[in-house]
Amino acid sequence: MGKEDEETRAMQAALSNRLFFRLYQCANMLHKTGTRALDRHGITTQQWAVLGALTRPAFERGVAVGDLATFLLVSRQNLAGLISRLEAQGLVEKAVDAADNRSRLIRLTVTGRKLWQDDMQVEISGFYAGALQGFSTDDRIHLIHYLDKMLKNFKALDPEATSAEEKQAAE
Amino acid sequence: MGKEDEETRAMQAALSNRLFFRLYQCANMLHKTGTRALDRHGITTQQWAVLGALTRPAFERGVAVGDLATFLLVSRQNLAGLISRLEAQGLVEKAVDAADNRSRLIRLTVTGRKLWQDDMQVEISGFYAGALQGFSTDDRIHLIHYLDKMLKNFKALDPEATSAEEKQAAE
DNA sequence: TATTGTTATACTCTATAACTATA
DNA sequence: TATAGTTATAGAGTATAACAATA
Repeated sequence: MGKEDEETRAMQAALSNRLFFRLYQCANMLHKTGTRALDRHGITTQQWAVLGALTRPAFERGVAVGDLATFLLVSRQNLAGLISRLEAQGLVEKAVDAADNRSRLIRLTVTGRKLWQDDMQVEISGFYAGALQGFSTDDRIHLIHYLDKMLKNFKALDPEATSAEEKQAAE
Repeated sequence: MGKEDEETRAMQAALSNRLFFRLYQCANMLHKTGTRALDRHGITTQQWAVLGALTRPAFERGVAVGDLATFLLVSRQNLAGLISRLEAQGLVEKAVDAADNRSRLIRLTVTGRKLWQDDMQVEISGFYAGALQGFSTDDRIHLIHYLDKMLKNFKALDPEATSAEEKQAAE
């Protein structure tokens, strides 16, 4: 192989290194500043994600623990812990699925919905505005596109992360 | 205010929500698949970041704990824990700074450098290649640019995260 | 037997505060 | 007094394995 190939490879490696280090730093800061922004509501960033997922139209009438775990990219076991903490705060509730007695459907309580829609939105939109300062609508769309693309790659590296429907679609 | 303004604002909010949810998911997957990739070396993703930082030319001859914490966007206290775990594994070492007896300079041991350069690179470059499949060089540069920009915004939200030099430069 | 969800355990990481030792 | 670093503590999150109930 030529000298130029080696140089290109080394440059690509340095670039990847830098990219993932930036991603690591963003993850740290998302956790850090997000935690601070949500602190007065006693909510963590993981709990923010759970609450946000439960406001999705598709999940509004209740979503099974396993499906929610797949959607959030968290394991079922760890989601059980997250849910019980939110349940203790009266923000979510569980109900047995009539169609399958093994399954539990999770959904927001009235308190949980109010917290998300009314109380938390001040901090959340303030946080979004601060973190995305200087980003045009096109910038946001492009960034989402990149993250989406990386996410698909990540899922390919972790077979368990793919839902049954996605697996079927991929065949 | 007009109806269109409201619609635009609602769209922007939905877009931001989606963006940060994707970022949250990527952070989860970076931790999950990264942990798995580094597992056979007994290294976590946080420890990966520490080791990687210590290979930087500027830090090669030793970096103070506080400066390393600022660079990694981790608190001094938590970095102390990370360092002691790496020290216990014989991967990093501490030395008193001759110029200031309060300061401790951290650097890689020979074992640590070997682990990073020789042993871990197989898993790391494999992980990079997998997670960035389909990303052109331009894509990578653009994504880094976006993450950099967001990082600066995050730092503005968290004054403690800015180093003394950066503060001075901003004046 | 396979699947849904839970519990148990051990460890890492984080946030906060209080502390030691230098400057 | 201020700074560099450490220690202490409590809590959240994670990985892994084992378990109960149901299909």
